[in-house]
Amino acid sequence: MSYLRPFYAKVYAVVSKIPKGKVATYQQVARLAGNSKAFRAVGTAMKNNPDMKTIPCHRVVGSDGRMHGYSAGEGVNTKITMLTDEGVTFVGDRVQLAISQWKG
DNA sequence: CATTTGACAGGAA
DNA sequence: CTTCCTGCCAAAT
Repeated sequence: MSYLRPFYAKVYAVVSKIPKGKVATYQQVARLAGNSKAFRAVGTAMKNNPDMKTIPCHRVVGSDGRMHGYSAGEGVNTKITMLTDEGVTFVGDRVQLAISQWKG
């Protein structure tokens, strides 16, 4: 583990705690990380993702259950596939947050 | 210290 | 429903 920035470290910690079959929004992760308004930095942290083995960034989606990008595989395509395989309820390109959102 | 960037969110047209 | 603009934050340069 390399040296992580204060906020990033918290973000990675939170994301790594997201259970399988559930998803969290960038806003929620930001809130659990200590700053509900830092969802921007959260996205940046995901892109930086130092250890995608321990950081399920695919379980982090947008506020409307939609996703914006993914640094691995075929991008969003892989992201949706992985979530679906984990049991997350999808409707089109959108995740049913009402059912699959993680409760911190 | 100033500027730029980005996997966002919310609102307006 | 789609598209554009604004506000916000942390990190990098």
